[in-house]
Amino acid sequence: MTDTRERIVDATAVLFQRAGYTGTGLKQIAAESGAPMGSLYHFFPGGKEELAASALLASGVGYRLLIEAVLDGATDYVTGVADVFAGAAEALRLSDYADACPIATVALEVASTNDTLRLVTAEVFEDWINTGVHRGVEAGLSAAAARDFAIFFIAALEGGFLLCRAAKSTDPMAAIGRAVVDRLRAELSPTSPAGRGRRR
Amino acid sequence: MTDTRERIVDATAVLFQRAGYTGTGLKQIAAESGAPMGSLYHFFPGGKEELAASALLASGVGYRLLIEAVLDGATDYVTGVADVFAGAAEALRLSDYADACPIATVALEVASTNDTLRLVTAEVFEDWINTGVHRGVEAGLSAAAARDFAIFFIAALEGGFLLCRAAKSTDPMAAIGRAVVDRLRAELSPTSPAGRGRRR
DNA sequence: GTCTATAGCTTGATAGAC
DNA sequence: GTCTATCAAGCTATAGAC
Repeated sequence: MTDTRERIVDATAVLFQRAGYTGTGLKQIAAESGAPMGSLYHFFPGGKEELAASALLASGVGYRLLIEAVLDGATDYVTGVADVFAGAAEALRLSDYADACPIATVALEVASTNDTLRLVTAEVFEDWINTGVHRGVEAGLSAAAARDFAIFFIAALEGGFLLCRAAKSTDPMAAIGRAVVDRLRAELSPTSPAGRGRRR
Repeated sequence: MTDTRERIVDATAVLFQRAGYTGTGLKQIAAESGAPMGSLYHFFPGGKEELAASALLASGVGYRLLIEAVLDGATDYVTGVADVFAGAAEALRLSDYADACPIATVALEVASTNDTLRLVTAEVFEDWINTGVHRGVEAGLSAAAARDFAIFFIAALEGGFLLCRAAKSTDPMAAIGRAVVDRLRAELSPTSPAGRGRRR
């Protein structure tokens, strides 16, 4: 039997991914996790907000580990990034377009309404970006280029999730993935780094 | 005095942008628009869902016109796209990171919970993409390349809104904008179109 | 068409037995 | 720590006077 607290957090993360923060009720979380209402407030005295913070952080780390596993399974960074987009598209397709970014919906919901949770989502994104910086530098990019690419990579993936879920199609993710992979390849190519010769 | 129905739709669009679909109450919409509850159901017998559909479509068209105005104000497509990212960053900063995409939050909320509204958001995105295709072809891209770029452009902008709102910083939008502009410039350059020599 | 009042339900949160 | 019962407040939706 798994830990009750963990079951609550996991159920919260799953429900947030599908229905968002305001769209998910505590009773729903209690039912999904098999825990009574009392246990929710026992483990999270701060109520829904505290529980949400824990769920966001947990799924943020979980998703990073998932992405890192994909990158680790590839021969190089360029191939790994391509695999991430292909894997994201496949996960969408297999889940009827439910399995996407675990925190994006909540991040947009709370951005202008709950500063505590906004900061939590910012922390998760910063963790992902830092991971990307490390990977990029390892692959041969400068620290600045690696950070810019990581931000661009994450943003493109998030935008892809949005368009794919709305359209219930993986086509957008394919087009977006190609653009991101092309840029990384160009940045890593010693002869013609992207961004050289910017005019503005 | 403006039209009551229009005031209701506008208020809905504004509130949805900040608090999302489930996070916005009909009473709040009534208060913000200055219309009584009865008027909401007079103009939108289908209730919240019908009102939401109208608000999403209206703000979708409104935002497209805003973007097109920026593009029309630029000397060429590359400059126009750069201006869109710069303008998005400025709008975020001036609104304390509230003025972003008018439909993204709702799109993610309803993607797995309300198929009627999901289709409406898909329709808005498709309208935006088609506009981008027209612009891209006009600038010299093939229809296929123009569509891929439009999808990529929109996704990157949406991802930028997400990261900027979470971090309350415009830095992500700057890095993302550079990547998108670089790709468009490469695609339009006759000597080395991006995507040439794909390996996967 | 406008507006008020309220029904019926669900929400987040709490009290208290065990 | 677990579980049930319940509160006050919020929601969507509706009824009915004007």
